[in-house]
Amino acid sequence: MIDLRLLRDDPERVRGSQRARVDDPAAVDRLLEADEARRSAVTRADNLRAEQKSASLAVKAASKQDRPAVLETAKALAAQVKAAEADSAAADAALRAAHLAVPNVVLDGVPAGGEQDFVVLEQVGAVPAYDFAVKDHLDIGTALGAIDTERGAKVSGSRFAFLTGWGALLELALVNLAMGAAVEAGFTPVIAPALVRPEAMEGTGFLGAHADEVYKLANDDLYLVGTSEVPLAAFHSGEVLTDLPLRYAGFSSCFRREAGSHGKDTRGIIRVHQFDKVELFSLVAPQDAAAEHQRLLGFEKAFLSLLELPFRVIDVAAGDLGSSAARKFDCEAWLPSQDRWLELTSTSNCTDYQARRLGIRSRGEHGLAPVATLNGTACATFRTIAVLLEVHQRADGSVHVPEVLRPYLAGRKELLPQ
RNA sequence: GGAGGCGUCGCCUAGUCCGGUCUAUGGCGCCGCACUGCUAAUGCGGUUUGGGUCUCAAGCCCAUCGGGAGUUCAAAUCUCCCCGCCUCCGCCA
Repeated sequence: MIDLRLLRDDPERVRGSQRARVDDPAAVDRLLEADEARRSAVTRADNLRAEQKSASLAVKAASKQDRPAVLETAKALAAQVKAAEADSAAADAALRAAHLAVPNVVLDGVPAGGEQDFVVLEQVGAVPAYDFAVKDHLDIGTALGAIDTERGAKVSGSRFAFLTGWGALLELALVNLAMGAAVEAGFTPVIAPALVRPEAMEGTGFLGAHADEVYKLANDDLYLVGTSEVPLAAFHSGEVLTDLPLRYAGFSSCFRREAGSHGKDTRGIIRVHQFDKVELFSLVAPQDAAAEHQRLLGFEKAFLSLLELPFRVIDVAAGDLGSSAARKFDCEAWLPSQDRWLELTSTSNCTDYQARRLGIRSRGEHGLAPVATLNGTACATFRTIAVLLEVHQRADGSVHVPEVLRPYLAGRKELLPQ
């Protein structure tokens, strides 16, 4: 949720953000109106309640003869208060709806426009050239006995896969490497629940536009998380934090329905319903958010470099940000089989938007105020495995193992087809 | 899954049976001031959070006793639902 004070003081800034997002600026004016309406409703109800309180005390003080008349007055006021409170509650609900409809205000420098309007900030490593016909990760992985999508489909359905043999070890290797690097960088390791209550899902904004993406366990009123950003963000919900910054590296399985992506990335393990991920999550003072964002991006770049993967960094356009993010950088690695860049990591600066919704505050100069939250991918396993296999493939079907992963893979320098 | 107990403004705690005097008691901690070579001790005052009003501040008003709903002129207190914690039993990696 955006800061209503900012909205009142500078609505044009919020409208500008909406235009940059190719979103409706009128949502801003609807929010202004709802804010106004709520305040007048609240004031009215408050005043009536004050009157009723004194009327109620008068009942107690009244003499026997006066009592019936005074009681009548008090009863009449009570009815009015009840009506005014209902109005106030309705205005409150309307405000909340209008409030949720306005996404975070984008930061200066974020490219305006939609998905195609990103700006490439840098490229690290050259696009690899192969003097043989490259295979895609599924062919390579199947030959290595590392990926089994056929049985994944048999057992669980499409977009599920078994990782077997080196594939399974590779997943654990990546998780361990990512966790180790995160700890070294000052993040506290966390194993997070993958099932969360509606409040956690709601509070992190995943039940809005992305509600279709989320698995729900109707019998238990729980949701399967699509990222450990959800439990990590909700971890401190409703708390007043004293020791900022707080940095976490959360591991969990991630579940995504992939509704609306039919026909997209159907082959292999680039887009699956279930994968594992190590996610970075920082809570910092608002003024430190931009620097922390660079820190998260720096981690991601360093990690991809450790894996010896060529990648580029893009500044995601406003319209492709998602409601909580004020700025987002994606690292896209080269996917040889498709001759294109593929998002491997993504880091978002949510400023105080998410924290306001979750009630995560700290004591600042002007009293309690929401902190800034940021998240970033340390390593999403399946997709990273896909890219690793493709980029590091050789003509003979073997796959080069980056040095940092070898300690986790029995020292192997390469993986050989079975 | 069964039975019972508990949840009060940072922490501990009084109040809940029997509704109004609760504008929530006291202690600890913390902040300010006074006294004092310094510290400590002592004394006095302050110390939940959110909202409204207000140019700002002060002030004033409203809400807030785990959450929600209800009864009532009036709810920390009575009723119902939910959440969490603890104890015992059962089951279990």
